[in-house]
Amino acid sequence: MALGPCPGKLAIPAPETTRSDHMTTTPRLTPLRYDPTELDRKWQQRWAQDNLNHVNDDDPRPKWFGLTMYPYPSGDLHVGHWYAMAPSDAHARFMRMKGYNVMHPMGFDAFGLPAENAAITRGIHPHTWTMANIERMRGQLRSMGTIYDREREVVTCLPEYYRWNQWFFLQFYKKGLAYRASAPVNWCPTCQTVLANEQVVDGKCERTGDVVIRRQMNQWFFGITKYADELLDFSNVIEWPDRIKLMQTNWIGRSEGVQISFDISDLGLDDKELRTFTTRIDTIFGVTFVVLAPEHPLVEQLTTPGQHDAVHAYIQQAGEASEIDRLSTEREKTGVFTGSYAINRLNGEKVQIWVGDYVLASYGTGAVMGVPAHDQRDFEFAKKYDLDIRVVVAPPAYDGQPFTEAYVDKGAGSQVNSGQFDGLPNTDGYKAIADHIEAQEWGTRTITYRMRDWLVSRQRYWGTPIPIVYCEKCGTQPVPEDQLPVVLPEDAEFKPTGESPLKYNEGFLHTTCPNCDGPATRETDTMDTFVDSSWYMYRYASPHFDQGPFDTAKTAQWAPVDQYTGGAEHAVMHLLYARFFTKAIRDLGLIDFGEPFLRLFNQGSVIHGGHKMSKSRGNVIAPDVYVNDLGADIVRLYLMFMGPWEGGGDWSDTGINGVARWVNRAWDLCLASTDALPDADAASDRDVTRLTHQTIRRVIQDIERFKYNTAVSAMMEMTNQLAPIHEAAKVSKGVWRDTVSSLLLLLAPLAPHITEEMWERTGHTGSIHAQNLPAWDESLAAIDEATLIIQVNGKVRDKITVPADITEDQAKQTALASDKVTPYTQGKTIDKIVFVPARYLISVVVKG
RNA sequence: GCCGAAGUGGCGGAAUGGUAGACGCGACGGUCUCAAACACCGUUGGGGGCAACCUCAUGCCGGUUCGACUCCGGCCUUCGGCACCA
Repeated sequence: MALGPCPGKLAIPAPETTRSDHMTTTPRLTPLRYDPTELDRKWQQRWAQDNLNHVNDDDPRPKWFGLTMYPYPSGDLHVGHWYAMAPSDAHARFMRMKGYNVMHPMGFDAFGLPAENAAITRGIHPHTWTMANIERMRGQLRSMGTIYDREREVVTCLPEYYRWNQWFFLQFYKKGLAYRASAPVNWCPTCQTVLANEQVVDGKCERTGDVVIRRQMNQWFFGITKYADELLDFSNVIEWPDRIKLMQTNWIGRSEGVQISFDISDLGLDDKELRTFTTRIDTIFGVTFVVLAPEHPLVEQLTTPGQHDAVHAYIQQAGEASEIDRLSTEREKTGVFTGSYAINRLNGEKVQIWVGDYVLASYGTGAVMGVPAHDQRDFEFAKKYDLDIRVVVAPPAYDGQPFTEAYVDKGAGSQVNSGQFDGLPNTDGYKAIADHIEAQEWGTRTITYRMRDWLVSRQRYWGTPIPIVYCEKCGTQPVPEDQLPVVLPEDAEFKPTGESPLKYNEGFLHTTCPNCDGPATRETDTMDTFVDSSWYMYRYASPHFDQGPFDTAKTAQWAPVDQYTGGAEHAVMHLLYARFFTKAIRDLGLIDFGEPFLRLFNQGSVIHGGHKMSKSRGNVIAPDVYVNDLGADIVRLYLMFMGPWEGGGDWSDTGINGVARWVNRAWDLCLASTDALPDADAASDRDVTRLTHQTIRRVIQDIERFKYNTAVSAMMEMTNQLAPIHEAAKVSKGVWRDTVSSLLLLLAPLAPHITEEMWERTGHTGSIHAQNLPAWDESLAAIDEATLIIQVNGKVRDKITVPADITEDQAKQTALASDKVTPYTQGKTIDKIVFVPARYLISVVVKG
């Protein structure tokens, strides 16, 4: 899972034209009061020495498992990674200071396409390339000052990890949850190889420019649709964004309908009927044709000799269109007649069987009944090919005229031209027709999902080998568990076509059958990397366990994940696969819960120069130069201050200076001498205390909601107000010490290094990160004066300072007495007066 | 195309249906300096007014409400995903 932009494309040089105004040279950065490099180094070393970030399983405090999506080791940690990791690190630190035993680990999603591309273009072995990248990124992760416990790192391309992918595969296989079936792949005829979607540009091979065709291959699937209904149920998560739940719900796409068969027995084929799925069985009498997907298994047999050439040409053409294009409602609906007919059993009519690419083989039965009067796609299709359009659901007050578009409303119309069902209201018609069909055994009510089973086969090298052996005698044989892992061979020849070296690795390919000991060949496909990321969270509890995928006792102690954060681009696939895996693992008896992530938060992405950062655009910001000059804390703080984490933010070289200036001011203020301050009873003590408690409240509430930007603002406002008070010595020593301590504690999760330094310099012992957050006291945070806002007909007319405990009557009297208000009320009738106590707002409504 | 989001000053953004523009950047004016940098002080949405203040303004068009950036309906634009990038 790449966090942020890590394009896996073969290196494409950045077009010169896009390197424009936003490509600044070395930015001018604010000089700091301290040496950030030295300070970062000092504390990172100290924390390592003291093992401050070691996570202890036996810690008596309540556990908190905070997880950030692990990155793909693309080579360098860039600002996009920091944007994902720094705020989540701050949250984990925040939870630790709230009294939890926090596990906030990090690992690497180390299998994937870019490593193979590096092998092809640069001749580096994927393993070498990946491990070197991981080593470099480990150092960069340390430079952020994160609390990752390095003993808990997970690296998915190591056999100690991926053998458990294989183990899961075998368990799924035993349960029938892993199975082999035919599915299309992108095929480049020139390269003679399978292409990833990413390698297909405008329907052409990225490398050769040849038109990519879809080709059927036998591939492995996981039966995620068996869990479709449970995946629609979000009642066991605590806090997930509604939009993610909605996207997953729509992705799963449950629809209730009827599977209805058309009679093709007079054609003399093995299949006597043609099955279709419809959600509108009430329109069955309006069927004037049937359309099959070009990939439908019966197309070949149904095509008459006279139509053979036309159908074949059409299928070839359809093989070049992408699924997104085929589903477009704007695209012209095309098709070709097979020459055969099917019988609609409800009225005995013969209807033409067509092939059309707006029907997908992967949805429903791969065949649809064409009801042009009541489905817009069918309507367009019928218009184009001059097929009958028969109204069977009359809209209310229907005048009998031909439709100019399909009438698709459900429920309002009534059945016509529908035999014995004529005159029934549409909804009753649906029930009656469905009952009739079930009674006649022509079809059944059924549920179809848009979601398909998970295709896990990849025709690639750099992935987990699928633990299956093919024996001529015994057929498909799972590799016995005691022979795991099936190790990815290191000797591999990478051809410039991108073809998987596994197919030609004799030592890997040839093996013996685990059943009969005869000669056999291994499956050479590897697994989708989403398999790795579907259960990695459970591995962190026991990352080096070798008796199973994880130590079930440890996982029971830590899992499920309390807070998961990562990019919204994973809203559906990764998160759905991980939910499926969790339920499947639960059914294997390894865990006793069904949801992997109790709370979910998706951050936005960092924009620079108006675009998401990407290597190909040439607008990537390397954090290293900023870290060197300003230190990790200021980069962390700026990323959090830039904008709401959820919405992403716009990187600005000057903007980071604003945070640097504030850190300078805060540094001066917190370390300023207190000699000139009175010992007690200073004029502003109450104000300072109130400000402190208000700020504690704001910051804690903001961080709980991941609103780091306003949390930082609140602390900026606090120092802005404190500076003149300290300058004028209007605060006493004790109150000042408390306020500085509170500020440092609040800032510590966000800026761990400088707060640790200031904590030490202000005379505290022990790490600031081992402290608890300050608590606020509502009575100390309370105001004693408020501004009463007075509106007349919704427009603000006056603002008056009043005591905080003003009553409603007093507020109303004050409002009506205001000489800014009377001109608007004079000679008019006061309709009503609204008082909003929480807002100190009076709204006077006048008439006339 | 489908699914999901987002549009507020010159810029990043703030605002449980209740003072629109907090906080910060930039810009302008000033202090300090031989000069600059740093720092500090002040101004900074548009229009009108000497001023008090008035008025317009949260992508566009409508609606609900005493009151709408916020809720509802319809558009426009941008972004994320669409099953083999991760």
